[in-house]
Amino acid sequence: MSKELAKAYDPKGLEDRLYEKWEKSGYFHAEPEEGRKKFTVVIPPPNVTGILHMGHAFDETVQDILVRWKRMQGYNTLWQPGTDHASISTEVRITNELKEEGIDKHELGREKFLERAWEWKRKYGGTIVSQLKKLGSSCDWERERFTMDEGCNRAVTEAFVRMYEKGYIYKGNRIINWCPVCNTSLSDAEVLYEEQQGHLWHIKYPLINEDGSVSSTEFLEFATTRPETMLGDTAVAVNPADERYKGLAGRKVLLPIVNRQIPVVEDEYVDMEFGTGVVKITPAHDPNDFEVGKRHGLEEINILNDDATINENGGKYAGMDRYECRKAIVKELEELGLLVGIEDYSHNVGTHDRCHTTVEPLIKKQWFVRMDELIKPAVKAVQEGEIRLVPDSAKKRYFNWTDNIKDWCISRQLWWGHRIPAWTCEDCGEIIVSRTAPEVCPKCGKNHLTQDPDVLDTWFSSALWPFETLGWPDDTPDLRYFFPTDVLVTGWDIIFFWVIRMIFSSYEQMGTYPFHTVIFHGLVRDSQGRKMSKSLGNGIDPLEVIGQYGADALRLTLVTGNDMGSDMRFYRERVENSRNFANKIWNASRFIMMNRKEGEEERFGKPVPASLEPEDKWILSRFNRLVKEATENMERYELGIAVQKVYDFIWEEFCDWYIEMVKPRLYGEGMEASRDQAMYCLENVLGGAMKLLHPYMPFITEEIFCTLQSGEPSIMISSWPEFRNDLDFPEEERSIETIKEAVRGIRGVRNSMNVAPSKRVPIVIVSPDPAVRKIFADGKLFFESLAGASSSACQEDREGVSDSAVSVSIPGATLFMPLEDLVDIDAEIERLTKELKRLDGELIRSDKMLSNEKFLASAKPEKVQEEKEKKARYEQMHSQVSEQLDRLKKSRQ
RNA sequence: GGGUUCGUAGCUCAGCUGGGAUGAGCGCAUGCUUGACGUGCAUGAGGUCUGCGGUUCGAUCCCGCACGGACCCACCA
Repeated sequence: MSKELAKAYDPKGLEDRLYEKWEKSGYFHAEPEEGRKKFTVVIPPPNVTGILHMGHAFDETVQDILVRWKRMQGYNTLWQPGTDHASISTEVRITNELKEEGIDKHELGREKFLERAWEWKRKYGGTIVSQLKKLGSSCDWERERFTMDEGCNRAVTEAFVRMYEKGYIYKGNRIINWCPVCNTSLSDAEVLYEEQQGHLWHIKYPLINEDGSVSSTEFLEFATTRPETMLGDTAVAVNPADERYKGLAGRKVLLPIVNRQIPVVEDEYVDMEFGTGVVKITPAHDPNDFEVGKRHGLEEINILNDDATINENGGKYAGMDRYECRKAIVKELEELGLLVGIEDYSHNVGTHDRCHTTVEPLIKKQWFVRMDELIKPAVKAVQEGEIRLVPDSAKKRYFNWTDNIKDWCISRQLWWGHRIPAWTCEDCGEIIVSRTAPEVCPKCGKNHLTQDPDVLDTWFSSALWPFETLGWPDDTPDLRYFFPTDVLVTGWDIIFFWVIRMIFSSYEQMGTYPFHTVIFHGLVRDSQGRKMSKSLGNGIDPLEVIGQYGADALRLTLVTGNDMGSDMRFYRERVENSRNFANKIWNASRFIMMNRKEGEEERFGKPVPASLEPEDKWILSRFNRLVKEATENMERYELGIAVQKVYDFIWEEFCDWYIEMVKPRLYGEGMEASRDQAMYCLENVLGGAMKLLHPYMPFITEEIFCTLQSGEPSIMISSWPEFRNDLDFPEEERSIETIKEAVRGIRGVRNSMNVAPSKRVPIVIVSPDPAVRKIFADGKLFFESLAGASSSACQEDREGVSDSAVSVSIPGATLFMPLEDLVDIDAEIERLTKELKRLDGELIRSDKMLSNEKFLASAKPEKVQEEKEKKARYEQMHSQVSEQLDRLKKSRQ
């Protein structure tokens, strides 16, 4: 590797080269090592059909930061990667592809369809993986898994059979959500409620008289948003407490069109306040009505085919589409004089989260997981803190779900997925659940067995992910060593789909929880705070960003300044800023390398030189503090705060101050020892800072680190810096801060006085405090190199300083610049007057606090002491400024 | 309907458990061919911390109400 670094940082080429190096070196790979502490993370498996979007990029970045950090801390770190078969979305994609070729899925048949799907998976399944690599993800690719690979299939079957045997899985006739386009049932979590403009049709059914004739005067009026469901009505309900309808229970109404007589029932479910207080009951097509129907023993009449057309129970409407039928029914009711009115109405309609088709609730025989028992340990785990949710507010969402848990519908009428390991005996109807295909029916002994055609909900296999990927159901060394995993990183959106289901599945199958911490991060939004979505077209392609600015810049942008849990806005300017930072550290490194002499020994990691200048101690101490703070933040998973601190340190303290302070020592003649000390600090602080930054910006830090220290194989496997007591120099930290303040003060004066930058000005520093004078005497050089001083003198009083000299007061000292061309004394007076006013304000505030007895009594002693010191400093500055002001005023006269 | 969360500089956001907002980045203004970097350096302007009450010696921070956003859960015909 050349020590010649390019003038501007260019990630192109470099990132791919380094990634290849890491992969080849096997640094991503982990094997069980008894006695060594481990750190395990499983990736939320992205869909095989997927392409990387910003949400993934954020998710993977957070995980990679944790993983790289822990790896550097010496943990045997495994980041388990893989992809998810994504039952519905893959199946939809393949079906559409076939459609374009004019092939119908059902004509093609199950076998051929699956062949096609696997072919598709082979062809495109690798896309997302290669994109993850572009990001720099340090996954153990040798262990890559797929939710439908051999091992996962076995795991799914095993889990299903065990849960069936324990009675947690059952097959039942229940009302479910049906997507007529995808032709499958859906779990409640897959239903998305969308507000839609619709109508409320007010309809009346005539009552049946005592003698069985249809009343022409008595009607029950109600409203509905789905008139077509009347075909399946089997009752009309009123609230038992409703005075208006007293005595109607037991009577019947005529269901028009179908001419069926249906009873009036009383049920608490009916809200008397809403509309007329009458509800039509369609048990087969509404979850609430289903419950009412159960309570009153009502008939369930299914009126829909799977494609949402009306079935034979719809009589003359059979075969008609649901919405066409709606129109026709309304029209007929109108003709019958039973339509009372139509009202515009906006309401929430359940849609399929994948295809946004309006779902139809209908009754089907499906497989369910009984949740009442399974959920208990999952609740307990979070309640008792065995699983920690970050941020804390996630708990409420979690319990909100667990408290209202309903049984989980796990069967899907699809082909792509894990086929349910259940067989039905055609002869005796026995259902057999088995790990392997049974030969004969254990009940009747015949062999007419057919396997359930359905597959399992994708999340059934994802729920096993933390242990199935490590070898379960076998008892493998990997499983024993790496499980339970440590941290799970994911977005809010799949807390119910995935996180909770992993927790109870793991507890059920493994007897333990799958991880101890879950980090929920927010959504990546666009510059206006909108969700990035395909339909809005506001999505930013992470790969395009990587191509333009580099993966490091993208990663930094995603985590900086934004803490986990809240949403973030993503836009180009922010990435540019990150890119600029990459360029900054690149150039700082370039500067340091350029200043190394031919054949000079590399200094990183060498013992600290015995003698050091104050600024050396300052930067070492500041870095040391940074190590402590950044690590503490990371331990609290405050990744954004941690990296912000590293960023500020590198850019401001290291580049803008330390490097500038040290330049004269690098060029100066006859100061080899001093130069060497400076070079030591430059190389070590740079190298250390690269380590702290490495989890966030893996590529550039690797390149710099390996150039800085040619013997190091990789920063990836170097050790994470630790706080060192011998590098704590609080005194030097304070003195350099004082110097910085003085330099800033002088620069400010020069600027406001319009002193040409090329003009060198003599500076007199006046301080009554010998300790302060010593600081300035030691830092003499800085006034010349950083503040444009032609010379600087340090003295106890203002002896010999011109009355009209410009002054600036800082805590402990006043600096004078005898600018002979200070013509505008009035302006200077004005400036000082303003300053004096500010100090007055400070003193008033300070006095108020220090004379406040309750403050003195209740505040911490350090706070009080601090306040006293502040007051003293302000008093001193105040007297200095007012003194100078007097002189100026006098000199003007 | 129930719940969560946010409202700080022109913009996007920090502000760690109540004690001076020397807040950050971008943008803006002024100056800078200083031997790493103009993807840079220096200096500066800009905030009644959404409003109103309350608790407190003291509130951007705690409580209540209002206004304005974001989100989650449930779903009523």
